Amino acid sequence: MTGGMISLKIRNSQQRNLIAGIMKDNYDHPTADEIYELSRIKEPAISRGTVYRNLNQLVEMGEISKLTMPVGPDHFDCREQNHYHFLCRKCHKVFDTPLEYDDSLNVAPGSMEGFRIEGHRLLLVGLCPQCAGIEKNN
Amino acid sequence: MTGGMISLKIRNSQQRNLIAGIMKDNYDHPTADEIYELSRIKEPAISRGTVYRNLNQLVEMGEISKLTMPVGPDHFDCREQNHYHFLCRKCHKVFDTPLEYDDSLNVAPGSMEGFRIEGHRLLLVGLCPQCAGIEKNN
DNA sequence: GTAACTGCAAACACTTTGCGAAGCA
DNA sequence: TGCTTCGCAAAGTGTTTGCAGTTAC
Repeated sequence: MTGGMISLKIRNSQQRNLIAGIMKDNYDHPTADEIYELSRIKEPAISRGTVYRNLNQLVEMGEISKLTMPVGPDHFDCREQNHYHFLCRKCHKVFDTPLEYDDSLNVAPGSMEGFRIEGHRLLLVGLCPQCAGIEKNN
Repeated sequence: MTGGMISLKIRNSQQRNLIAGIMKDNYDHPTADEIYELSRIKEPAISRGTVYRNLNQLVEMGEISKLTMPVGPDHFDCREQNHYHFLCRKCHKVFDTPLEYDDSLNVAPGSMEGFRIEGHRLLLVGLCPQCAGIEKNN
């Protein structure tokens, strides 16, 4: 469940290139299953296992990042740089926020000596414009 | 997956009282399974389904809150008030942080008009003192 | 009395993994 | 050739749910 310390040699792979390409163009924070469906367009024989394996590999390589949500499956992001996200609690879509990344959160606050903080995750939760509009009319 | 709009009448229940009691004394952010084991001490016949059902009910009642982690099962918290948490990426323990809750994150920033922000989650990730010490010696 | 709640077990959603075959270096 | 990656299918993990019986009010 934690990363291992033995790192294998990474080979070129048609499937990983495809997935990396899909992620590079994609700002929609797709789920593994959505990426699976997108890759099947060009590579109909690709398997879910391969998609999951390659997504995890790309995360470890630092090319993409994995976003865990309080509901539903993980989403993936072609992170150019650290930033924060918004989750619509109704349609479960994920959006980028314009909030600036706060480096000061990565240093241990006063009473937390001994803790080594390596990063942080901030997620805004609420209703996207579309769902907020729909909800108004109920 | 989202909450419904029909709210049923809530009855008293031995099992829910037990779970609520366990949570009130507990500042360890236990997982559902840990709560299940704790409740079996006093109520050996309790079932996992009942524990999950009651935890979700207590969350909906606002008595506890559910913490989703980037790894492993959800944790539960007897939230006196909003606060933030730290996750050790090695032992997966969850700790309270002394950071102040930032209300300003609950208003839509500049370019997010139309979004209705209802709350936010902030999680620090890193190594707890114990795991940081262990890691040093490797 | 009736509707919420229970224990049980099966189902569910999402993800990982073991295997033998295929492909990259 | 040797080790990585593949597709497939089965297994794993965490959680929800249908059902028949029980309990609260």
